Amino acid sequence: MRPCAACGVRQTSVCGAIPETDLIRLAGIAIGGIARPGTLFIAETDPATAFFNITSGAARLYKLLPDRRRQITGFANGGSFLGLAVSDNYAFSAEAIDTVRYCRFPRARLRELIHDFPLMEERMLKAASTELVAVQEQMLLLGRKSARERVASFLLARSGAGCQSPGHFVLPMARGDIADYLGLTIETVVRILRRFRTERLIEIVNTSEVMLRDEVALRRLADGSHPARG
Amino acid sequence: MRPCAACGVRQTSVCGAIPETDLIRLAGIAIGGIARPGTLFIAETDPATAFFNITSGAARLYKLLPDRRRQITGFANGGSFLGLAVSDNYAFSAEAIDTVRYCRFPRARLRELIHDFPLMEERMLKAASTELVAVQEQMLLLGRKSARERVASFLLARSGAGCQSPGHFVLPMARGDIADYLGLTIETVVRILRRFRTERLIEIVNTSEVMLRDEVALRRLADGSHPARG
DNA sequence: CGGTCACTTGATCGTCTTCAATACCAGTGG
DNA sequence: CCACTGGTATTGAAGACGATCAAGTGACCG
Repeated sequence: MRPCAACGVRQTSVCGAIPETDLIRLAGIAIGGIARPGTLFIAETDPATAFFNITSGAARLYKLLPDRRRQITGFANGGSFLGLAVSDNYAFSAEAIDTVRYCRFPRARLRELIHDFPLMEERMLKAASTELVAVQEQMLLLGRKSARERVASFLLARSGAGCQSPGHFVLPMARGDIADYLGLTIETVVRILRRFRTERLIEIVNTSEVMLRDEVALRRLADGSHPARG
Repeated sequence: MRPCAACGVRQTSVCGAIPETDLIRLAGIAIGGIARPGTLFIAETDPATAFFNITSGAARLYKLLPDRRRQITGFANGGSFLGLAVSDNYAFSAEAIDTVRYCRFPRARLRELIHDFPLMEERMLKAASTELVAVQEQMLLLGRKSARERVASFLLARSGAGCQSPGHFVLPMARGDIADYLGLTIETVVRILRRFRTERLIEIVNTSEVMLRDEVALRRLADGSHPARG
């Protein structure tokens, strides 16, 4: 395992609360791990014995119904902090999309660390708040937006981070993931993307690469302030 | 304002982290308030200058789209802690359903208190985690459950707290609130409730009072493990 | 090349929404 | 006591949106 001092996401993650001089303690309880593409590394049914910090890669977080219907509740990437649970088990499953590297912190030992570095709890609370706000926005999307509005919202949200040129970005997740994130079917997602292309709202460079062509129109659509074609 | 020592929800709320001997400090920064039925007491557009603790009554928390479509993200009642935000503004609006009494804590002053009583931050984190888990469950409902499954899930969730006799409880919120919480229309909620009644799954005592008659069947339905009629 | 898997496209179907009345209930004033 | 009124709830009929079902395409890889 690489030492925490060399961790690329330390400053942006909850670990940033630990001063440089105490990184040795952090490293002492962090257990590095790796999950190959498609691999489950948190299972909804597992006892919630640890917290996770993603250091690189992208993961999908989801809940399942008994008949395999799936709702993706979010995507995690470098810097994401996972594992907040309230019962004895995790509330969701996590699967690697590409290769995911993470640090695993046993709950009890992290608790000791939090005790010594209250700043860490502050960061965890901040992370939870951020997540809560994002998830509330997603509830608005799932409960009240049309399919077109959902896809538009998704594209705009994705265009924020990790752009190459402005409005040009990669979707690491498959169509099925997007569908299960937006509460739609694969076919509907595909059809709407194609429609956006013919309407000159976006450019589909290839299956996993998109370029926004009319961000203003997409924004109107995503916010639901579109007159017709809601 | 009544003193914190007499507060009925103190132990169950974040304020429970403050020892009896320091309640005077807590009372010093808490500003009591009251919201009449139907009144807005947190607006999504307002700068997030304070946290709220509901001491009695029930409130709906929601987000709006420009064309007035509404998604209720949750209901708050005695002991609920509100106001976690990440940007300068609140992430949602809050409206009283019946008469709501609350305590308002200016952000800066609460921060001082948290500094002196780290247990308070722990409680806030716990509250945020609980909320996060509930909201993820709701995303599964909104994204992947059928209308029948949604209503069944809602009834079961409501039957947990505040029952008179087992499975017999009051819905303080109107049909429109239920619809906007479940991502459905009023008509659909009404139709499904009536259908549940004719199927002997529930009893509708009156508009706002329900009695579960076949909790097992409802549970099967809510979890999506129903063979037909998903 | 043959196989697999994800993506794409088309045709049909069903669930829930929308639109439109109507019923109900509490509060008000005649 | 009983119209009257505003709001919520309920019920019915028609329609739309997205799902489902079914092929077909393309890329990657053995």
